[in-house]
Amino acid sequence: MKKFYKILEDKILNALDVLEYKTSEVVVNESNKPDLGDYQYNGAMSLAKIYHKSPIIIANEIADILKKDVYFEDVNVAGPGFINLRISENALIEFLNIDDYSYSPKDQLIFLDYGGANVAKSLHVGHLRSANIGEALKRLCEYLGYKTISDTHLGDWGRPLGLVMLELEKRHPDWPFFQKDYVGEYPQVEINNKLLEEIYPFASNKAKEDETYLKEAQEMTKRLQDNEKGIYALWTQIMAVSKKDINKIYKRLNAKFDLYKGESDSEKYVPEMLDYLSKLDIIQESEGAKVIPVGLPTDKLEIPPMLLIKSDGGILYSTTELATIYERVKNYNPNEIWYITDKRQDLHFLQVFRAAYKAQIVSDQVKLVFAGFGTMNGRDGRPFKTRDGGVMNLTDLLEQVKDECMKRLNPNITESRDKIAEMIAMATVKYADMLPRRETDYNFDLEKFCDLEGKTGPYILYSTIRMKSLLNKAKESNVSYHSLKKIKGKFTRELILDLNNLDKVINNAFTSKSLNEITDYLYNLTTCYNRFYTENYILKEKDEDLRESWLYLTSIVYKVNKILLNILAIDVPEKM
RNA sequence: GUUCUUGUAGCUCAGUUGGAUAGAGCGUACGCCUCCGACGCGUAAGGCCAAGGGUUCGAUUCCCUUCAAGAACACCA
Repeated sequence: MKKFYKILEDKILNALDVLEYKTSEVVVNESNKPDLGDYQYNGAMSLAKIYHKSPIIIANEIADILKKDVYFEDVNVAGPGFINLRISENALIEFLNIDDYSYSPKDQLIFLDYGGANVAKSLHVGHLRSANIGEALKRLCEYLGYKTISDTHLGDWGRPLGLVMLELEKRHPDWPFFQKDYVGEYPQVEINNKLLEEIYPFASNKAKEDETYLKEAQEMTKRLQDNEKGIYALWTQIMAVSKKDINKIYKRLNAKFDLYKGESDSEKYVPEMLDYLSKLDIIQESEGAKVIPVGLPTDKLEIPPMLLIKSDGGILYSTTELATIYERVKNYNPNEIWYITDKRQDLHFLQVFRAAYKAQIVSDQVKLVFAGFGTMNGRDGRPFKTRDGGVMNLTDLLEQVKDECMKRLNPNITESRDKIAEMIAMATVKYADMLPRRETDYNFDLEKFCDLEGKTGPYILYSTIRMKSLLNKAKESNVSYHSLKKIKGKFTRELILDLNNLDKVINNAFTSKSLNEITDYLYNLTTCYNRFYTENYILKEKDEDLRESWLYLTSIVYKVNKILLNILAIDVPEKM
């Protein structure tokens, strides 16, 4: 990948070297005074503090060196010591014509954990973010050259399943799954997703009111964890039904996982892990439970120990989570593991991570990263009570958005209308979901997702398709374009400057593990292009060099848009 | 209660080595299709960056206090 800022920063570093100023890093930014320059360097002010010199003198010293460089058309010093840089036209043209938009492969493996659907519960709107952000981060890593493995880590174990199966037992006490001494084949029973959706909230609510019911559910959970034959057979059937439904939605959202493992898979590693842990002398007894203390003297808030085994002998979320790390290290040996879940799980993961490092389940070189995202709240600004149901089903949301898109779909399009509406709908939902920063809390607002104008998915799609259409027209009339030959017009220059930001944006997104920089950049670049497009009648231009330059520029913007949309896992239809 | 997060335009949100005149979308008010796709483009109004203090050449940004909202805080996941 070509790096524009690196060129500028190297030039400044070089100047600082000549002047014998030492600084750890040089940062050049886009100018916020475009009338004075394209880029600015503000470091003279901080150097002034270190060297006890006037910032203007330092800025002028640096500027005097840069002025000799033909790369710059103008270098000036303003205010207390801002250095403004205006890039020469030749340098801009030369850089744009470098065709290098890929990163070289890296040897590191990043393991991503996202999705996090729960078996026996339909996906609701709260599950949207994990799938969208997770998938996009995975693609971002891959684009940057990292190896990746993604695992959706299904919630397929523990009490929710105990609750569902207990309720099934109440309704069908005759089913042989529940008889401990049953011999022979287990029958295939009628379970469908609709039933599961009804049963879970019912059982969950009942357990809250009815203590004996809760106790029974805990027992059922224990029976599952003990791998009781019949219970396990029933569990397998529930899994099959539920998984099918879950995958249907993930497919719509373009979320593809390398592994569809779950807590049940990690659970198999629990005995092995416990055996390993027991040799380390880090497990302690506390109120009948077994725990790993993870508090540190420097903690401001007392971090409770990680619970490993309950007083009744059962295991917990944190236990399987730790076992999951154990399993992943053993089988895949990743350099980093990223968790993309609701940020309220912060403390839980902090405990698990500390325990993992403490027990050396992972070496200190492996980075365990919690990339929590903002909580999806209801209209009232309160978090959804996900376990009580009553939250909008994700399929319903997607269908509503799709209906809106269908209504507005160009009537001239006669073929594949359903498919196109689907693509626009997914773009709408995904773009809206990744527009705010990852950590920002979210009020679920159907209108927001259905908004098809302004800073939205459809805007980006429409503009991108229009670029492609223009390029196709050029091709039809045998107009070729191979490079940028000259720059004319204000918008052309702006567009080129905007394109120079690509590498920076990609890397910032990677560092912050947030996609908002990418959605934002996509919007800026597209808007900039649309202004350029409105201003210039590209195909009608008589100056052939200019026409070629404009077409080439169009092809680059189109290419960049496609790259970024692909990172966001948004597909672009041919027409809309 | 303790700890953490947040508070920026009517609404939804961007804004990190501390930098010049604080940005965008929606909404509002006006414009622009005889021409490459108008789901497009332009112009305008809209702000005590929660409040107060501090650090310094300079603060939406860093520190302190207050107010307001939210979250987490062992046998749920």
